[in-house]
Amino acid sequence: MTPMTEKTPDLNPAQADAVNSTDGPLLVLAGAGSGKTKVLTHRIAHIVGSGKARPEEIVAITFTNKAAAEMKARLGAICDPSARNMWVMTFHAMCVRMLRIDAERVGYTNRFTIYDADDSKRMLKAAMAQAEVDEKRYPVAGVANRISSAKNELIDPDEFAASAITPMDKAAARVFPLYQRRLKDCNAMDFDDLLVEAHRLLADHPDVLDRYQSRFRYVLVDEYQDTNHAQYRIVKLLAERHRNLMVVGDDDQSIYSWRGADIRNILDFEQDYPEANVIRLEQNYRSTATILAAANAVVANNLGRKAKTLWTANAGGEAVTSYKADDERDEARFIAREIERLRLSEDHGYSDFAIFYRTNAQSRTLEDALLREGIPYQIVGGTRYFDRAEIRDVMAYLKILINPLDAISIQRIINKPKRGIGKTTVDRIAQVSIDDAESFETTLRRFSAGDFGSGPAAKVRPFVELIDEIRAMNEHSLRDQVERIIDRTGLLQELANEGTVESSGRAENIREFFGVAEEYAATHANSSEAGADIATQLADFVEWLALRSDLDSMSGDQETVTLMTVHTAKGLEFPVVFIAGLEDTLFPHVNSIFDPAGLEEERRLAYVAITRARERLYLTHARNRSLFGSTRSNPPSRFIAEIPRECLKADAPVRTQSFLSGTVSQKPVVGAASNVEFQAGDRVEHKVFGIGVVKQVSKDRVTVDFGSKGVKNLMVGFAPLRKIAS
DNA sequence: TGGTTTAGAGTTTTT
DNA sequence: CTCTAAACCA
Repeated sequence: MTPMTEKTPDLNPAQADAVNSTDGPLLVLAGAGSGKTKVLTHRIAHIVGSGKARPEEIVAITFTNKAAAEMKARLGAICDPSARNMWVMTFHAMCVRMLRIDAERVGYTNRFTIYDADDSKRMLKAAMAQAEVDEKRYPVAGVANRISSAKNELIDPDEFAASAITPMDKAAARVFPLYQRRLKDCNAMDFDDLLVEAHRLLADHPDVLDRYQSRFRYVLVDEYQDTNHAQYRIVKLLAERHRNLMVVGDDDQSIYSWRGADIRNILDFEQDYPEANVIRLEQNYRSTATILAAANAVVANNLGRKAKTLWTANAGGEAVTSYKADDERDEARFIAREIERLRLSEDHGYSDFAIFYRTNAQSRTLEDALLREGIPYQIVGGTRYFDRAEIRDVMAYLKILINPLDAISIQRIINKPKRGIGKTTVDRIAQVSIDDAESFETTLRRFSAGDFGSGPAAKVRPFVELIDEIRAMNEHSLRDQVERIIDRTGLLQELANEGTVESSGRAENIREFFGVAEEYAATHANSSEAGADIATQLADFVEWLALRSDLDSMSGDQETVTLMTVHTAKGLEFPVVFIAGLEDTLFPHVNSIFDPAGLEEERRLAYVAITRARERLYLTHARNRSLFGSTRSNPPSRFIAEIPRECLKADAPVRTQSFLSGTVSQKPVVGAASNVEFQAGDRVEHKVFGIGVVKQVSKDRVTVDFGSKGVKNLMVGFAPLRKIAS
């Protein structure tokens, strides 16, 4: 097409084809490990390099920040024209970007707040109370799900009410409009609203749509199998003019249907765009032939998938190892020992290993075993740093500065630190603000002025003064601004007065947050214009925080084993992978086991997990597993049986050893001695966490503060812990 | 108002 | 079992 297209030496024919097919709709079915990011980036470089479009005429949409960051990094490496004006970002970030520009068009101001799941839940509870929907009969989570699904399908409250049949749906239908009204009154959007409102902006405002349609000559979407209806419609609108839409995905890796992802978006792409070109990337560069054969064999049991056969030129490699453990402790111990064995015998670093599990509840046992073996690890996902109460408090303070209508955040911190403002007062203010149709802060100020008695006024006034003071602050750097605000709130002082291990840990987290602000300012200096006022920087920072996940903080450079759920693992790869808990009722999970579609999704999940492995794969299951107190015996996962026999080998249980340490672990012989061995104030050294100070000693555990490595609760006698001074 | 106790829930959660 | 959140009492 263009003379420069052949400057793509290390692309296979299918990849090159995808890179060069720039005109018209294109569906790339990219199997696991087939180099789709490479194709995406080279294609963009080709479009820019051949002069078909300027960087600002391209938008590349991903699902995760990590994927967006990787794409940006790799773009930077292959094409020089810096992708500064190119939009390479997640769906949500793109929507926010559009909404910040034209928020008024959909009835918000551009200072709108993004509510995360926790904020939304609080708001929903209030709306449910107002609608007199009983939380006992209709759990908040259930109502939240209905409303979320409706939004993902672009169903508005009226339409939802019209089609509500079940009592649950009818209850949700009563709450939905109230919830939405409250969000708007707060100038706030939940995650789903970002998509809904961005879609509304494009669909209802032809001039806005025209602006983007003419600008974006090329639209690229990664992980297309995960798009929900709202995302599908947004993409459709954006790409309608030029029809240069490339979507990349793998129907076999669709594992988010429960979040609204609609697999039909990828399956029906050819119907939507009859002129579409379809290219299959079927050569896998990641895994050994054995691992790939196992993955193929498992997913082949699914019906209704796009026909494709992943193959590899890689060597056969080791057989997949399966291990039948006695129980989950034995399983964890096996994994820990195997990691140590391979690390020493095959020259692997800790970061070469990953352990996947179906449910977060499984991580604890695995952690214990790793800790005992002295193996450094990091858990990705689960409770995230930014989800911690103290960090959310800090963020709530920042949010109310940006958006004074944000009632959820102001209620969160109205009594943090304690000011003697209890539930009764808060409820009264909230009620008046609803009744008088004014913002919470406005009502709060009337309370402060004494309109509702002098008692509440005295309690509330210092808080109002605090808000005014911190709103007026204007430091030179973002970090200083945040630090000064938080210092004035007295949060840290309160924690210091508490003087417990927990409180000092929380204070440490808050101080770490100042570092986050500093780091943000340093790495985003250009995004919010050098010299942008501090308020703008703060708003950008808060937005960035709202759209980040735990995955983003996963440090690839650390020498640690990685633990995560299979869902979180999508898109990643590791030389050695352990999949734990491969038992029927756990993986596949009970809740999906009797539903054919659910079971197929579990199978895709297994496929995703297996295809993360490059060299070695271990599948483990336990004969007996204690979960939530009771022990159950689960049969091995049906997915193991779906793997061809020749790909598998069983590892014999290390019975004597496991029995021995099992005994020891149940009777903490050293526990009694531990009180003598360690006491609060001792300086200790841990094989993994380094130097720390003992904070608390109980019968068999010690709580040690490792500073930046965190506060850990360790088993005395098992943890590689050594006293260095008292 | 605020600390304590008890009751309930526990699949997955890219943003 | 274990963590969180609502109910409860001082």
